[in-house]
Formats: sequence, structure tokens, C-alpha cells
Amino acid sequence: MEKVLERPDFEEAEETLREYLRREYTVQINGLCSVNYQGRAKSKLDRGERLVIKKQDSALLVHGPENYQPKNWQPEVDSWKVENGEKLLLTAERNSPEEKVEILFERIDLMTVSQLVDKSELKISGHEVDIHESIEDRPEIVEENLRFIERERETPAGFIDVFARDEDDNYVVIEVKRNPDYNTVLQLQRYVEEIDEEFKGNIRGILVAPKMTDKILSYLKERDLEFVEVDMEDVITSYDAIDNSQKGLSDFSTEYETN
Amino acid sequence: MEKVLERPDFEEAEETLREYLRREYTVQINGLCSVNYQGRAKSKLDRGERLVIKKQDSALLVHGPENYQPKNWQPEVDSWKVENGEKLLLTAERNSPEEKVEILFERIDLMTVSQLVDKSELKISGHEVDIHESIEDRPEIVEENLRFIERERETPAGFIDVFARDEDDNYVVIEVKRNPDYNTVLQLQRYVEEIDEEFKGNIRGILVAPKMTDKILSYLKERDLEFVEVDMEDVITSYDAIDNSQKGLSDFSTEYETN
DNA sequence: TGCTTGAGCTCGCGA
DNA sequence: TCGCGAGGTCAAGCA
Repeated sequence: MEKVLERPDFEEAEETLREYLRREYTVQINGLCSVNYQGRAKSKLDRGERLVIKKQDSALLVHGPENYQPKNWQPEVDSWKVENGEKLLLTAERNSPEEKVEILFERIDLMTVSQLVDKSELKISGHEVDIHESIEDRPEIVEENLRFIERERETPAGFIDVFARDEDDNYVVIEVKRNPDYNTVLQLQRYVEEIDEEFKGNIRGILVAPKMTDKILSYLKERDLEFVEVDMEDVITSYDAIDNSQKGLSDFSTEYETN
Repeated sequence: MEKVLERPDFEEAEETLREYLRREYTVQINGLCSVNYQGRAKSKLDRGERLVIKKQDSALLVHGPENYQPKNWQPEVDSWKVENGEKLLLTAERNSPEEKVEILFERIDLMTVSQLVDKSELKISGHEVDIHESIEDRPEIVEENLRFIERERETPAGFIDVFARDEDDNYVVIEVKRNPDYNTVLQLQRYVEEIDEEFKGNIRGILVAPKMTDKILSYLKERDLEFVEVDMEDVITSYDAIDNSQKGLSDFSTEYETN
């Protein structure tokens, strides 16, 4: 840690901010503050104890004691301002869109400065594209004897995810969605209509998704469309587990229930 | 701050976690760690310096040095586990959906515990509902001599935001969207068709939004639908600005450009 | 509890 | 730079 200041006065806090409120540094501030935002919308947050974080790309987060999401934020700040009077006012502005966050500190409990070094990229599997690749590798996930014709086939209504033929040579339009909704159904319907225009015959439409609700299923049935559930277990690529030098530690562990 | 531990060893860190890894406490950890996630998807994040936050509602955030969003997280953790070996392994699980985040610390630079008190609610204006209320109060924002008939009118295609008549007694279907897209256009079209079924005559469809793109505008025109831009300034309610005991401080201030 | 929808969405990709 | 779509979306509101 570059700096750890407990209960700094505003002079010290101001000075520290002036020095480290640029890129390269991560600044964390625990303190009592109120926050105003104006830009795409407008918000006001009265005094409360919060954790303010300025990241190294000038992202600003104001986290309350609860929730995944911050109460206020700014994805990328263009310019900072520090004003020290009876209270300490930190202003973060950005230009596009034009917006501003003002944080007025009445008390600072802790201010830390650090330079986080993190070159690792998050490797993640289970996105929509991974479903695509899975069914491309193994079309039988969707249906036995399914043959691929084309991927990303263009129609006037947009791009069809997968275009195929089944074992009876029917054309099959496949739409892949991780989180399907009503619009997905309408879109699939439009694709089927387009293909029907082009080829006539018995055109099948299949929605491939890892989960489904009864309501969407009924929308599909109303339109003579089909649903095939894909198991995400089949889709997710396996990574090496965390270094397993930790194995056998379970004896030392204790579980805590949170309420 | 309840505790501020610089460079604690794993014994001390483990002990602190066991004591404070329950609700009511906010725990912040700066350290070198790697993170595995498995649940709705699967991810692996190699070693790097990060800020780990456990909030008072048991939300877990793993923030890297950049970005608004955390690299890994868990919205609400049901059970925690701490294992101390060569490294310190923190496991957070939740039941629905079933998923797990494992954080393996190789070094802890700072660990702090606090209890944030924040009873203030965020007051925010500029949501879609605020646009609704504005045009309900002052229909002339959309068009002169527009008369309001009904809000949330049900049709087989869904609920119409605002149903009205213009000065020539034409029926007007209004769809309000903060962030309009192609689906918005299709939806409006379906509403107009439904109303046309019911009433016949000249049915107008208006999309009311604070912003618009050329593409969506052309979709609208293709379907003989209209667009009215609403100024968010007219929509946003004014709150009291931050306490202005700070006025006149600008002389002391300095601006910093972030690269 | 499950489903639907908006979000100051954010973020990444592609034109 | 803008537009589009996905997200481990989250979170609120309502049935």
C-alpha cells in the first residue's frame, strides 16, 4: 500500500487526493458523505457512511453498505476537482455524456492509496457464443442427424444464428439464446417466415436455450415453433481448478451461515 | 473503523474473517489473489492484485484496478468458508442459483473491518416513469391540444403507455422509452394495429424518447409512425443542490485532467 | 416465488 | 465515434 491514512484531517486528505487523483493509483475512502449526480439523470444521496473508490482508469464508485451495485458512480472521469472548506468536496466530471458527480465529505475515516497490478484476463465460459460453438461441434445436442448448412445466414429480418436441415431434409432455423424472452420468439418467427418465403416447404424453427419458462414455451407452441434445452454443463469448457495445493484443508474449515 | 490490519499474516487474517464474515460488517481486503467462479457460467481469474469487498448484506465484490464492474462477484452469499494453509482460501456459496466463488489469497496487503451506517435513500429522477408523469401533466410536451384518454390501456399485444386523441380527434398511441430500439418500434406498430382493429380510422403512433438514432427513425417512417423528442431537462425534477456552504471555494480548487 | 422490464445500465465489438 | 447486443446482467415491481 502506498498510503494508509486513518482519520486524516481535510488538509491531509486534500493533499493526498491532489497527489493521487490521477491515473495509475487506486484510492479508497471510507467516510461520511453525501452525493449529488447530474447528467443523463439526476440524483441526490443524503449523508451516510460509504466506501468511495477511484480506480486506475478513473472509474469512480460510491458503495453503500449493501448491494452489488454502487449507489453512485462514474464509468470514466475526465476531470477531478478538490475543494477544501468546512467540508471536503470531490467533484468528478466527464464530457461524453456530460455529467458530474459531487461527493461532499463530512468525515473521513480511512483513506488508502495503492497501485494494483493485475495483468490477468478473466477467462469465462458459458456465454451465448459458447452455446453456438457447442452445437456446431456436436449438432446432436440439438437433434439427431441434424446437418449444418450455414451460420449467420442473412435474411431481410436479420441474421439467422444457425441454418440447417433435419433428417427428413426439412429446413431448420435455429435461434440460440442464453436468456430467451418474448422478443426471441417473435424474432424466430420472422426468420421462419423469411425462409418460408425463400424456400417454401416445411420450415422448422427451433429455439435453443439453457432455460425456459412456461409462458415463453406457450408462445412458441402458438407459433408452431420448437424448443430444445441445452445443458450448460455440456457447454462450459473446463478450466484447471484453482491450484490444488489446498486440498485436504477442509478439516480446518468452518462454515458460517449468514443469518 | 473497527479494524485496520496492514500486512496481516494468514493466521490473523483468518481469525479476523471468522469473526467478521457475517452480516453487519463491511470487510475490505487488498491483496494478491486468484479467483474461480462456477455457477450459471464458469470463470477463472489468475493471480493479480485486487480489492475484495464483503458488504453488510453479504454481497461479495472482487474489483480489479479498472472498470465500473467487478471482475467477480456474488450478489448475496449464503455461506462462507475460510481455509488457511499455505495460502488463504475464501469460499462464498449461494443456493439459488447454486453457485460458488473461491478466492485464493497469496498475500494480503490490507484488511479493514467497518460498520457502515447509511439510512439515506437515493433520490433519483430521470427514469422512464418520470417521462410518463411529465407528459401526463403537460401533454403539450408531445403535441399541442393533445387530450389524454387512458394510461396503461390493455390490448392483446400488451399495455399501451399512453392513449390519447389529437386536435382532429384521431386516436394517438404513445410509447415512451428512455432507450428506444428496434423492438420499441415493432411494439408500437403492434399497438397501433390493435387499436386500428378496435376503432378503425386514422390511428397515429408516436414514440416519445429523449434520444433517437437515424436508423430507428427510418424504421418509424417505414411504418408511418412518428417520433417526438422529449427534453430530459423538462422531465428531471429539481432537488436541492448539495449544501452550498461550499460556494466560493472555487478559488482554492485545482482541476486535474486524467490523461 | 417467479416473471417481466428498466437501467444514469456497462462493456465489448464492429462499421 | 456511433450503434448494436449480451450480461454469471442486477434489482424493482407485480402477479
